Amino acid sequence: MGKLVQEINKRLRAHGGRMTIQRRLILETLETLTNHPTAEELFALARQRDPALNLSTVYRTLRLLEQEDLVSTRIFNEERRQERFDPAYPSEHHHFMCTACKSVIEFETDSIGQIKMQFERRFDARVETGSIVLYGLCVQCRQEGNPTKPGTGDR
Amino acid sequence: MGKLVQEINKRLRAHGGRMTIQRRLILETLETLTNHPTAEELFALARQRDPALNLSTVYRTLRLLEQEDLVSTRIFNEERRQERFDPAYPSEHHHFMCTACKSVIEFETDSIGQIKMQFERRFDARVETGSIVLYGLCVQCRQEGNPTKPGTGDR
DNA sequence: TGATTACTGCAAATGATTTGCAACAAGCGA
DNA sequence: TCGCTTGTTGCAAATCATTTGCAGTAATCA
Repeated sequence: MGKLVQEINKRLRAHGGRMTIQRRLILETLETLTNHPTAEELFALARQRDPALNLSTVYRTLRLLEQEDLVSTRIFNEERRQERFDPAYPSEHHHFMCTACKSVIEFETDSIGQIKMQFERRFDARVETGSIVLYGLCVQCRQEGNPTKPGTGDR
Repeated sequence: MGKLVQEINKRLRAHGGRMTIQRRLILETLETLTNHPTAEELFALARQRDPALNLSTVYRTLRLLEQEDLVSTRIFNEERRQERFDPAYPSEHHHFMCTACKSVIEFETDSIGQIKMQFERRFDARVETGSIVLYGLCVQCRQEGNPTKPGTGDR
């Protein structure tokens, strides 16, 4: 049994919640993904194992995970207004999105700490969190000669 | 006459476009704002000068500006799925959003260059653009004793 | 001063996500 | 193991930001 399932099970128990077949399926599917799926993508995959599964249930489960701080959500500038769900939370990491294939790569850096401090000093503000998003072409798409679409990056 | 109006006028001319009363009003209103307004916010302000103005027209004008690379759009994690329009483009800058009052502060840093290069080397990718977003409390909200809402930052 | 056609306002459409509700089914206690 | 309670699901309809089709309006050019 995966970590997510275990963790959610524990938390559900604490509040009188229930571990349903659908929830287990969605969590297990999510755990197989290293990418940052959209709700639709996750739904499509999970549905292969249970064709009766409903998109609402996927959203409800993702929101539950979000509440429990087990995933985070993010809208990349590359995409319209669609959320992507990040199961790697809460490890601090940043993102790169390929503007051609929309794949997401996570990376770490400690530069952000300094940037935060600089900002706090300069604006007398309190910075809680911060994230970096890079846009460009991943190895594969670069090799396939995908042009860098002008005007599509994070501007 | 503001810079935006002038610039758009020039580009319209080149494609047989027209400078209308509505466009001028929207551009002039946008120029008075240092903040990153939503379409609704800009609409509300512009409407004070022309109550017949329509929200569609605001959107269409903003998209025109976007196409012409005179504003950029961004969805902050703090907000649902609502775009904010950034007239400071194309100067390279980054953002801080106050989680309490939703105000946006722009700032510059050169750290991003190194981060891009590090990433390119490590993943053999091509990075075109990159942006940093910080979340926290601005001076005012911090002084008013606003608690840092847990679970609302950019996670 | 027209004539041409880009632009506007309106209402309806779109797309992602949310929600109300009746039927269903976990998980508890007997 | 069997009910019961009530949390959860599937469905359809609602919501919210944004977009689009269309008929009427108005910039701009000759």
